[in-house]
Amino acid sequence: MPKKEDYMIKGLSEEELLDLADLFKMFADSTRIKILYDLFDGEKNVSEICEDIEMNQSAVSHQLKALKTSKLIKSRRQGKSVNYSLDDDHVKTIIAMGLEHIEE
Amino acid sequence: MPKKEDYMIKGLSEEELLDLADLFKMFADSTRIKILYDLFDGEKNVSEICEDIEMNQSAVSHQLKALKTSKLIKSRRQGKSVNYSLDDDHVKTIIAMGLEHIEE
DNA sequence: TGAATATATGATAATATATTCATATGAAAA
DNA sequence: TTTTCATATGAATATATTATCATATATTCA
Repeated sequence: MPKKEDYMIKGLSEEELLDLADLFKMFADSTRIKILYDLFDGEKNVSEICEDIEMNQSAVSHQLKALKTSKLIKSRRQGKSVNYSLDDDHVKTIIAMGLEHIEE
Repeated sequence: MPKKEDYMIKGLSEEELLDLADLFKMFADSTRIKILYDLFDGEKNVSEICEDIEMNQSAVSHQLKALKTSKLIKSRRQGKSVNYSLDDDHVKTIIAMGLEHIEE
């Protein structure tokens, strides 16, 4: 809900625009794209993701946290490991649109 | 076309993933989002865009160039001014998906 | 309880990015 | 052809971002 005093551009408040940019920042890094894309086929734990995308555990954990904060993925602990999965139906669509664009 | 020796993650080459991230970088800045969103209702020249989004001409021009390089917008000179417009059908979809996500 | 495994996190350093300022280019009008 | 208006661009600064390293936390198992 935008505040009345907000600068607005055609119905979108400054805050919404910043949120939107922040959301797309999550897709704007190849490590995070790899993680999201890796999760297309379902839940995976941190170690699996690290192997799949060939990045070290710390870097992956940092990015998983960012993605989770942005509510694009969710986590579920299972014993020693933590499983991550996509948490938004739009993720696949957004990436699919991006792919269509670059394939042109 | 991914090269055989490329590292691939489920059918996407490293290069494609980098291109994808670069594409989303275009949406990852509020100035550029404002510009794209401003162009939703059609062609506008640089001055109009500057007024609409309340940013100075130089900053806008720099970002217009980035957006054009990424093939998200196109330009057309008309006399002294230059008109910009969206150049990709996916832009609206991508932003729409982003908006749906943040409105949740 | 202590060791081993899996994941998270804080600090840092390297890199990337955006805005600003000054100026250049291009087109039209006087 | 000089001036004016519109846009583009290069350089510099300020800020943001990412990977790495070291270490902390959490869970299981011996």
